[in-house]
Amino acid sequence: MKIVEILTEYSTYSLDRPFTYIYKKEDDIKLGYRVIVEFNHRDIVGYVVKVTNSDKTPEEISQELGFEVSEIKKIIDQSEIINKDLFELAQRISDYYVAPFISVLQTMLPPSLKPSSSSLKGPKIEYEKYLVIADASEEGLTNKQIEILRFIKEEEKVLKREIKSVSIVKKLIELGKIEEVLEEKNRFKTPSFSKIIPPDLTEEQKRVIKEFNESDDNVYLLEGVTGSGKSEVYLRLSEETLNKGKNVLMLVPEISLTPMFMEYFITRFDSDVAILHSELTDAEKYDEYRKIASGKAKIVIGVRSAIFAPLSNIGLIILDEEHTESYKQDTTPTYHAREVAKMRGMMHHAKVLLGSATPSLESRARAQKNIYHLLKLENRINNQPLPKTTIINMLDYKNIDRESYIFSLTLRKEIQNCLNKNEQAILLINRRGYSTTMSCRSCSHVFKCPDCEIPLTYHQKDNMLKCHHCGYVELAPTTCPKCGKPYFIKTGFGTERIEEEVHRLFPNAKTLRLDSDSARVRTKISKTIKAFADHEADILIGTQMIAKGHDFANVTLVGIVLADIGLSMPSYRSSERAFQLITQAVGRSGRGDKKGQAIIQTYQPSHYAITMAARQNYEMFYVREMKQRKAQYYPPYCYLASVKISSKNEEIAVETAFYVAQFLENAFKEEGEIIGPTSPYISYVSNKHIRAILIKFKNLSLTKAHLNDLLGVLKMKSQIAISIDIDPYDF
DNA sequence: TAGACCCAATCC
DNA sequence: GATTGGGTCTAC
Repeated sequence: MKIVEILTEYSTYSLDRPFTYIYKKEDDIKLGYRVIVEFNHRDIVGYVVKVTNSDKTPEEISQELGFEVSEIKKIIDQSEIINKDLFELAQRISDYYVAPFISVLQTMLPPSLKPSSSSLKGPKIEYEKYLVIADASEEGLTNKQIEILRFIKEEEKVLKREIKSVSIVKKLIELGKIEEVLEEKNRFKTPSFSKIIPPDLTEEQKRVIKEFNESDDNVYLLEGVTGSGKSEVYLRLSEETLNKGKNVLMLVPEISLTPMFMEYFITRFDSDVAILHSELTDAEKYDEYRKIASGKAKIVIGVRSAIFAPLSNIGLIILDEEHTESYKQDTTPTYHAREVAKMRGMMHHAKVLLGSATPSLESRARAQKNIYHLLKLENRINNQPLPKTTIINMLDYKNIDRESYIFSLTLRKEIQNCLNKNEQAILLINRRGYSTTMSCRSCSHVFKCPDCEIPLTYHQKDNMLKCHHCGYVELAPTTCPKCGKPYFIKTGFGTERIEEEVHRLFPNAKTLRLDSDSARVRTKISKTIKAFADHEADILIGTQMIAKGHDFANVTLVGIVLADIGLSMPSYRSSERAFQLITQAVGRSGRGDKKGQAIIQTYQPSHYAITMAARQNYEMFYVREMKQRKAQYYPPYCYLASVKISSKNEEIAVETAFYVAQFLENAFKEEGEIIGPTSPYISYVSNKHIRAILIKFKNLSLTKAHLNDLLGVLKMKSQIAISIDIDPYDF
C-alpha cells in the first residue's frame, strides 16, 4: 500500500499544504500525477507531491496521523504533467512571490493539464488514423483490393479518412493485409513561409553580437533606439544558439507581435517553431504544449506565460520590449516574466537577453551596476533619421480645430497629407470604447457600475455600457432610469470615437481599429495587423497594442491623440509608462525609406515624460526619473510589496487592514517602511471593498518571512480575502 | 474553495 | 413548525 501526499486544487493560503491519502491498487502512482480524491464531501482534483510505501493497515495509519485517511479514487495521468525543472521553478516562484504552490502550477500548465477540475473538461489528445502495410502479398485478393494495397504500399502511410472505399479497407484489415496506426494530431497549423536571405549586419550589430558571444555573463540588456535592428540581433543570436544544439525561448509583449516573429523565425530557420498565446484554442494550446514537451520544437515564441514552456536544453531566453507591463501578472501568482526568465536562465545555464528601446528603470539601473551586461545600439539601421516630432499644446486655442475638438489643426492637416501621398498613419489613443462616461442631459445622472461604483464606458459597436474594471455590462438605456428623459451626454473619447471622427473628417480613408475589444474575436488581432501591413487600410486606430514593435514600412505619420492618459494615474510608474508608450509609438513612424513624423497632442506639453519621449531621449529621461525615484524612495532604490485585503463588508476590510498594518509595523520596525492602509485607486470592485498596505524594504528574505508570519495569523479569519504582490505595479 | 452546519429571522 | 439566509468552520 502507498501513502500519497497531495495538494488540493483549491488555490488559497489556508489550504496550501499537503493532505494525506492512501492508494491500495497496484497501478503506478508517482509524483506529479493528478488524481481524483474526495475532499470535504466533494470530488476534486489533487496533485501528487509525495509517495511512500507502507506495510501498515489504513487503520494504523489513521491512528498514527490522528485523522481518518481515505483512499484516492482515481488516477488521471499516466505520466507526470511537468518535468523536474519546471517543478523546481514552480517552487521558486511560489517562494519568491509568496503564492500558494498550486496556484503556480495552475498558471504554468495549459487548460487541459492544470491540476483543477476544469481540466477534466478540457480537450484531450486527438488521434488520426493511418493505414500501413502489414502483409504485402497479393494472393487471393480481388483487383480492387490489390489496387488499394498497392496504393498504400507506394505511399507507405495513408490517412484512413482519405480513402473513400471504406468497405475494401475494412476487408483488407480483416485479412491482415493492412493495419491501422494511431498518431497524435496537431490541431495548430504552423504557417509556412519561403526562406529568405538574412540582411547584412551593421557594424554596431556585429559589435553587439561579438560582445555577447565573448562574455560569460548571465543577463544582458540590449538597449537600442527604435528601428536600430534589435530583432536582427535576436535572430542571429538564436541561430548561433540553435547551431550549438540548444533551444531558444522568445517572449514578446503582445499577441499581435507573435505573427511577425513567427515569420522571422520560420523564414530563417528550418527548426520547428511552437507558438503559445491566447489566440490559440485550448486544444491548440494543448497540442503545442505537448509538441514542446516531447522535444519536437526548438524555438518557442509566446507571451508572458510562454516563459513556462516545457522546453528543455534552453540556450537562450529573449524578452523583447522587456519594459512592457504585460510581462507582470496582476493576479496570484503575481510573477514577472523577466524574473522567471532569470530563474530559468540560472537553472539551464542559459543566457537571458532583455531588449528594449526604453528599458525599465529597474533593468537599466541593474545594467548600470553591472548586474546586467549592457549592450547598446545607438543608431537606426541605414542611419534613417528619427521621426520629426511635434508636440501640440491642446490648451492653446490657436491649435484647436473648430470642426473637431479631438484633432488639432496640425494633426488633421498631416493626416490629410499622409492620405494624399498614399502613405499610412497610426493613431494611438490609450483607451477603448466610445466615451468614458455617459450621463443624463436633464438630471445629470451618471451611469455607474453597480459593483464598482465607477463610471461605465459607452461602447457604440454593441450599444452597451461596460465596466472596464470588473467586466460588468448592460444594454445602453434609451431613457434615463432616474428622470425618464431620452437625452444623454457622452464625455471623453476612446478608440471607437476616434474612428468615427476619422470617418467624418476623412470620408474616403479606410480604417482599421485594434484594441482589446477586438481581441475577443479569435485571430482578429493577427488578421488586423496583417491587413494593415498589406495596406488594406490607410489609418490604424488603436490602444497601446499597436504601439510596440511592429514594423510597417509605409507608415509615415503617428498621431498620439491624447498623450496625457496614464500620466495622471496614481502610480509611481506613471511617468515611466507614459514615456515608454510615447517613445515606442513615435518609433513606429518612418521605418521604411520614407521619412516619418509624429504628432503628440497633450494638455501637459512641458511634462518631462512627454518632452523627452518626443526627442526619443532615453538617457535624459532615465537620469531625470531616477532622481525622482530616489527623492521619493521608490524602486529601483527599494523593493515593494503590497498586501491587499478585500471583503464584502467594508468595516471588516478596514479593521483587518489596520490590524495588518500594525502587525507589519511591529514586525519590520526599522527594516521597512509601511504605508497605509490606503484605499486604492479603485477601492470597490466586484462588490468587494479593498484596502491596501504598501511595504518599502531592502531585505527580501526578511520580508517574505514577515509576510508568511502574517498569513499564519490571518488564516483563521473568515469573510476576508488577502492577496500579496511582490514588486507591485499599481502603487 | 465550497459544502455542511448552526442559529436566527421570517413566513404562513 | 417549516423554510430561508447568513456566518462560521473545516477538510487528509
